[in-house]
Amino acid sequence: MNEGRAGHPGSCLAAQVPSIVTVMAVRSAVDAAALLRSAGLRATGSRLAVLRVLDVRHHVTAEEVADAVAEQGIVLSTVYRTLEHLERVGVVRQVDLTPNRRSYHLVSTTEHLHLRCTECGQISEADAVLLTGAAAKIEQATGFVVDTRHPVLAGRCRRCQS
Amino acid sequence: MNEGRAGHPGSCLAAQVPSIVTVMAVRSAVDAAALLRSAGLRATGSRLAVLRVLDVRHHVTAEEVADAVAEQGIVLSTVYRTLEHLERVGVVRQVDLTPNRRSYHLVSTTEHLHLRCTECGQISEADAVLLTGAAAKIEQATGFVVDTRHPVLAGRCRRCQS
DNA sequence: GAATCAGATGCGAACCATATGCAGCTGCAG
DNA sequence: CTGCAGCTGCATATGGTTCGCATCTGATTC
Repeated sequence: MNEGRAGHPGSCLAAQVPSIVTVMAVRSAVDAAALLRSAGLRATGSRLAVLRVLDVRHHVTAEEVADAVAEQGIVLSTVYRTLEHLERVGVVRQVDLTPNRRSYHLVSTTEHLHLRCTECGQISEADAVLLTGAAAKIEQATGFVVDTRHPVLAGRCRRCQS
Repeated sequence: MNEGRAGHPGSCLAAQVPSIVTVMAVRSAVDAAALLRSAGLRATGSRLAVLRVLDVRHHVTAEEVADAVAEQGIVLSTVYRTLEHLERVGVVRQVDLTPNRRSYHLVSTTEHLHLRCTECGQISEADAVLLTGAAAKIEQATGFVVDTRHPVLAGRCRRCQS
């Protein structure tokens, strides 16, 4: 559950330096509030807190978000509902990093592959362009358009090859 | 949950014509029993029944297996334990086709990609070689060895492009 | 073929992640 | 400032998966 990464591109809400992000960027608390309102959602404290957590960490489970915002009196079920709302309006996306536990991330973070090691469970990341060639081949062969924004591939990390 | 596929390669336990499968093939009830014993497991009726279901269908959830073997008095928790055992000895593998519900398949079935449409939920399949190029690139770039045997990619199927 | 016992099974209940009903609270439009 | 649709906390339900335990059974031994 520790991704061993120090500072990733796309983080901005908590960072001082705003990063280049796509549409629907979450640049600051003010922008986050505006983003929520423009999506037809109220800019409540809970939602801003959840967005801040999502912005600081690449991918988190609902429980991890809840832990991070617990001191503000925000409860797990609210986190679930908030994530659900954010997902519906296209701000947040689910990733199935581990079986039986969903993770969430901002769609505005830079696209990248998630590489899940089936040995140690560690999630590492890689540039999404590594998959674009295969995605093109798959589309040509089957008509299926692979979502290359945040895919998850299983395998073995460098450390776990025995 | 209907894959709209009529007869897939690798099916053999229930089919009359044995197919070309990899090591650990499940060719017949006799072979299945031998396979189980060689893996240090008892060849019980439940296990043979579960193996037969896995052999006939490409990928199934525990509940689907349980439904299929219910008439033989085999119960859901036994199915779970059986799948767990089969997975431990390397006969069966999990795939996360849908969030919150695991699917299982025989490792001996021919390798293929699972393409999950996020729109309609349908799982289609494609040749695994479509991913080998990308897997090589990923390994070169990161040292991570992608398991290309039964990966799952999300996206949109041909029908759901709007 | 009968005895033996570790391993397998059925049954029920526990468990964990997620969803939901409801009453009270709050952002924000007017 | 006020009203109220939309949020939230709390408690409880749900759905998939796991576990404890008593019983049963496959396969080994005699």
